[in-house]
Amino acid sequence: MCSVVFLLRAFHKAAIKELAWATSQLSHFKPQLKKDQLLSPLKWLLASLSFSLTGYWPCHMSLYGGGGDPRAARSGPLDAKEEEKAPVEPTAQVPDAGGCASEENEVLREKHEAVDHSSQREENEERVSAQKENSLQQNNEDENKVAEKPDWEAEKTTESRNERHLNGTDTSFSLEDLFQLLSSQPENSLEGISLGDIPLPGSISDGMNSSAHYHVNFSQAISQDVNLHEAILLCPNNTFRRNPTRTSQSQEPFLQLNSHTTNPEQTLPGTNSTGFLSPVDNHMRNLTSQDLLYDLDVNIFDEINLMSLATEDDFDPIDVSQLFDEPDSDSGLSLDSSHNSTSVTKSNSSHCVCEGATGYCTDHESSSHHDLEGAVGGDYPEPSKLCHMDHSDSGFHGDLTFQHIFHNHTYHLQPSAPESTSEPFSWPGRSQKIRSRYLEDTDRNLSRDERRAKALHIPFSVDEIVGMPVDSFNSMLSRYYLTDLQVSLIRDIRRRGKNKVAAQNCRKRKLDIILNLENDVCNLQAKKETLKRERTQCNKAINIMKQKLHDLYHDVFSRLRDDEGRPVNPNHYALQCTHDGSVLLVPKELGASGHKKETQKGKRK
DNA sequence: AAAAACTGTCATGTC
DNA sequence: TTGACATGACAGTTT
Repeated sequence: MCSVVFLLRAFHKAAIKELAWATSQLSHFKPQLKKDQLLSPLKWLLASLSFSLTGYWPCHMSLYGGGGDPRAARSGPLDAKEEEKAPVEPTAQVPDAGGCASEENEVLREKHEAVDHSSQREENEERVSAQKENSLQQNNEDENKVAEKPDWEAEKTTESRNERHLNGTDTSFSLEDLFQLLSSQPENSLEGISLGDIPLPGSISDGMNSSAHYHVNFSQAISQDVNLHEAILLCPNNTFRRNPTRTSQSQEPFLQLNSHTTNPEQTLPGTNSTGFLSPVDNHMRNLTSQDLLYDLDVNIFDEINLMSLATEDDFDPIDVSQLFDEPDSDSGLSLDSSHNSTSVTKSNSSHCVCEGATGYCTDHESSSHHDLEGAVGGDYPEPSKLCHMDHSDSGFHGDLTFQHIFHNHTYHLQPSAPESTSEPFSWPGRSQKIRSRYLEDTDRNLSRDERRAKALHIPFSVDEIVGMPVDSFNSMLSRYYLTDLQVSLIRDIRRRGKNKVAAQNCRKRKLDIILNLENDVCNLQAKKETLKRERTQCNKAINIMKQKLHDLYHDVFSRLRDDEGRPVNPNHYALQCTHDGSVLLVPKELGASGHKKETQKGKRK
């Protein structure tokens, strides 16, 4: 995420500078070109900036609709031709968007580095340019700097420029004109931003005010256009996130973006995008592609597995028998872990064949994929169908994600490929290693029931089976054609899943009870200590009272006199309180025998 | 390597 | 009768 933010910031800065340079540069060389010819790509750049500014990508066709640039038209979400070809099923379009996700990840990382270089280079240029007094000198300076660039960058620059000249896409007018144009066309307005909203760097605003020309390689702007586009397509990380609240609307940006982002080569006709890169970069591209492919969220691959199961019809009883060979299973099913990898491998197999690790999904490919999706299907309803029935928030919403990733590795469909082929999905080159690593990981992460369900091609996820209400569960069982084995396994899965949750709750409760009891013990111990302290204090108070009473007793007796005026001996007499509050002097013998000998020596206290 | 903790599963009982 | 749930017991896994 940080890298994405960094990328966007860097590109934001670089793109604005390049935009300014491009307009100024083109105004020097091609003043006769129409503004519309530059409008679309520049709009795109600004829209790209808007993403970095506003935090979301305003992926609307209107961004591309107003320009006359054939490149922009090609960059549109879907060509009219392609739209006709492509099935209209909404979910079927989505894979194109996410399908190139891993490649876009790769490009994103690559772009990140490229932008780093670009931004650093631009900063250097800016520093040098500030010392120049006129734009001509600045222009010469930039030309010199281009010559000083690494070979691959210079090559990229010259190639792009040649490309522009050949295609007649060079346009020219001032940046102010551009902004006026953009703001004067509401139908092409950039969603969510206005020119005033764009925090243009000081260099740009200065450039606008002073009409100073900045010289930036516009070809880089175009190439970054492509790459950033891909990067931005990647930006909705929720592609790889299991978002229960995701709706078809949230997928819409992918639909709109996919076609013009899937193939960057199309953005520059006749140009191989990889040709811009040095062998080192190509190598890096390969590395990042594979690494990122492997780094894809395991959960997504789990969904892939489930979805592939739901769409597969090449049921292999051997796999099932191997998988369900475990002795502890109900329903007579068992699972031999030693066969997991093979089973999963076959379960993950698709009906598509990869053709080289190009990493880009063209529109043609996406349409092929649509055909594929229409071709597959067995006795079980499509997962997407399930998704729209009862379990919109269950695991099946991941079918979109599944199709993304699935399509990511699906390049060309070979309709003639036999569906019963054990390995219809071939992983190109080093991807074999990645696939095996992925399969190991996913297989390791799958629970036993998930593997069983996969082996029996049960078109429901374990979570669904366990979590749905009993009514939905029963209706689900009756609605789909399921064998006895499948029904039995589903019921076992549900029973085990329920019991698992119950056991977890039970243990949690037990733990809570233990914790509560421990807490009670602590509280009681504290209370005991408090009571001990209170008892000690009470004893002390009692002793004090006793002492006071004793002193008072002797004080009273010291003042008492008998009939003859002699002091009363406290050993022979005792003081006794009556109910009315009077105090009597009672001889101890009488007091002990219960007889009261009243004297008139009473004294009130 | 042993022990404790954790986890999944089964059997059984209750509601 | 059926399903959900709770819980003791056991076994396998992890720490």
